[in-house]
Formats: sequence, C-alpha cells, structure tokens
Amino acid sequence: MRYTDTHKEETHKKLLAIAAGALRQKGPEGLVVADLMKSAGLTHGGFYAHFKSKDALLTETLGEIFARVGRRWDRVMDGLPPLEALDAYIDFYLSPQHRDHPESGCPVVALNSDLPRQSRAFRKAFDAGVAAMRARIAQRAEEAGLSTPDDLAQAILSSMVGAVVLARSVCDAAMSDDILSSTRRDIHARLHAPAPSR
Amino acid sequence: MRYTDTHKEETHKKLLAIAAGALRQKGPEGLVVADLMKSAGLTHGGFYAHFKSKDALLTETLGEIFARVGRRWDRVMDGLPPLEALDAYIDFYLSPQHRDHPESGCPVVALNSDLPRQSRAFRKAFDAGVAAMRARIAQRAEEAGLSTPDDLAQAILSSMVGAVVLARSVCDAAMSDDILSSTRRDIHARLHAPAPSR
DNA sequence: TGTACATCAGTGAACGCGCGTTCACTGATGTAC
DNA sequence: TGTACATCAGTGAACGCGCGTTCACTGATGTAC
Repeated sequence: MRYTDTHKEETHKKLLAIAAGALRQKGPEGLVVADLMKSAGLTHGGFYAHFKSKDALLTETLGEIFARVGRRWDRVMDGLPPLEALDAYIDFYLSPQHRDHPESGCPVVALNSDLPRQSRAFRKAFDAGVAAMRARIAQRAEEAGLSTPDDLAQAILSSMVGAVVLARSVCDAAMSDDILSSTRRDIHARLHAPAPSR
Repeated sequence: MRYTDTHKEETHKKLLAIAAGALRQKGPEGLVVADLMKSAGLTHGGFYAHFKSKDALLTETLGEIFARVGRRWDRVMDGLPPLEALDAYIDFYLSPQHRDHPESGCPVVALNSDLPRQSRAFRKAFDAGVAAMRARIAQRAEEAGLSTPDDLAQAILSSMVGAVVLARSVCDAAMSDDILSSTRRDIHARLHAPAPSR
C-alpha cells in the first residue's frame, strides 16, 4: 500500500480535529466541506471516503467536541476539594479567554441557536453533552454538601451559559467584560452564601 | 396613483412584521428574501424597492423586534409593585410558551450564535437591545430596594437567557421543562432571600 | 525475478440547487395641456 | 373633454456565486503466479 496502515485513520482524526474548531467558530452552515478538506491539505472529493455526508461529519464532530471540553474541564477541577473545584470551573468558564476562543470552547454556547435546524442524531449528541455538563456540576455540589444539588447545578449552568452567550453576542467590549464579571461574582456569592430560607 | 398614499408604507410594515417572525424562527440565513416576499403576497423582485439589501432588512427588523418584545414585557409588569413585576417578568420569560414560540420571543435567545457573523449595524442594534433588557430589570430591582441592582440585573438576565437557550436547544422534552423550572425557582429564591453575607 | 492485476486514498471536473441581486418591463392611475 | 405622457409599486426572467455531492480517474504499492 501507498500509505501506512493507520494513514486513513489519522486523516480521519485530523479532519475531526479541524472540524471541531471550525464548527464552533463558524457554525454548521459556515463549516464548508471544501474548506475543511483544504485545511487538511486534501481536495474536496476525498471527503466522502471519510464521512457519509456533511451531517454525519457534524454529528461525529459534536461528540468529539463534548469529549474534548469535558476532559479539559475535568483537568481544571482535578485534585481540588468540591467547592474549590466548582469555583475553578466557574472562573474558567466565565473567563475572557473562553469568551474569546469559541473554537476551543463550550459547544452549547457556540451552537445553541442553530440546534433547532439540525438533524435528530446531532441533537441527541447535544442533549447527552448538556446532561453531562449538568451532572459534572451536580456531583461536586453534592460532595460539597449543598442542598438540592441537581437544581443548583442547573441554575449555575443556566447562568454560565447565558453569560457567555451574552458576552459573545455583544460587540461592546466593556459591556461584554461586565457581563462576565457580574455573573461570576453572583454565582460565587450564591455558592458560598447560606442557602436561601425557603 | 394606482395605490393609496400609504400603500407602500403599509407594505413595508407588513414585510417587517413577517420578517420579525421569520428572523427569530429561522435565523438570518434561513430568512430567504423570495420566501418573505411570497408570504407578503408579492414577488421577490419587488424587495429592493423597500430595502437596500437583505442586510438592511435584517438590521431594521432587529430594531423592530426589540421594540415589540420590549412593549410586551412592559405590559407584563405594568401596574405591579417592583418585586412582583420582576417575578411576573421572570415567569413570563421562563415559560414553556416563550420557549415554544421563538418567532415572537426574545431575540437574544433566538439569534445569539449568529451574531459574530452579522454586520456592524446589526450588532449595534443588538447591543442596544441587550442594554435595554438589563436596564428594565435593574430599574425594578432598584425600586425594590435590592442591593447592587445593576449587578443583580445582569445575573438574572444571564440566568434567564441561559435557561431559555438551553431549554430550546435540548430536544428531550422533560429535560427542557426541568431546565426552565429549576432556573425559575432559583431566581425567585434569590430575589426573595436575604442578600448574601458578602 | 518478472509481469499482470487488485487495492484504495485521494483528485478534480461536473452537476444541481438555492439564494441575493439586477433590470427591462407592466399596467393602473394621475397630470399637463 | 380628450389625448399624450409621467409615475411608480410590483413582476419575473436572468445572472453569478457558493456549496454539497457524485463519479470516472490516478498512481503508488501490494499480491498472485
């Protein structure tokens, strides 16, 4: 054979890695098959040797993205006691770095308003990713002994997602920074304050 | 003249009203000029007698959308004392009805991930809309005597936007309902609980 | 060792379709004289 | 009052472009004999 045994697999992985950035940066419609192949140093016709269709690529890429960001978030919290772990996660998620780098950031923020127009398979992968995010927070909340950890996890997730969504949507830089820092302060305060009376 | 004096103006308004729904339902790329004109009972060529370009339509439509939802939200809070007004607004925003009807709902939720790819003019209109939403909440928070009303308003806005974004993105119905209700409970609790200690 | 054939990742021209935009034209009505 | 012309919202064919997808082909290497 012209190529090594693992050559095709390597190309496949390379395409996924490039697509993982492009999908978050440019959205499902902005990710153009020919551009993707060009970025990998190939021509567009070869795409269909790797993926059945563009939709199949998108779905596989989304799974890859959730896996990647999940590992990264786990690394941020690794070794910390639960409450500090949550603080670290929240700071990481609500950082200007996260806002400024959609291509390596949370897919929920990057893709949300395109979701109603995606395929069933793509949406299933998305649901699983969201559930995992919530569970990741709920676990630490429970370990920290906070009450109703599952509800709290959802509330925190909503705040974080909303803040980064807004911070990225807005084009005024000061406004964007303020959205992040206000929300960050608020979530930390909630985690460290006594539970509300009822 | 063939047409009444106000005929063109009426057609223009009609196009804006249809576009206001379509933009939130289908996104900037999904709003197709020919479809819009057809919905208004016209043919696509006539579009350019009303708008300089598709982008001009989008920008004008976004302003129209923020004005409409703003009036509707004010109506929800009208006549209520500040804290109850906030409760009413939050319940309205986090309702399944809002989630299920993007075409008449908040443009921030409907459009956010398309924003980085929009024109400068469009984004300016968006910024103004976001600032108005935050101010609407901050005003009531201040009237209710809550501390740091501006920060609180941002935190509430982040939570609300994030919750509806997630509830709409997810395709599992139970999960979606739970996202809305968890977040709703959390925001109400925060508004009615004593301020956090620090 | 040499020859014919199979394999298969990748190539690049071509197709079909959707969409924004342009433009010459229509046709009902108003206006000038 | 009648005739010629201007107006202008709207029509619909056409253009150009981008993009997903198909498909006959390439060419380097492995295999059979």
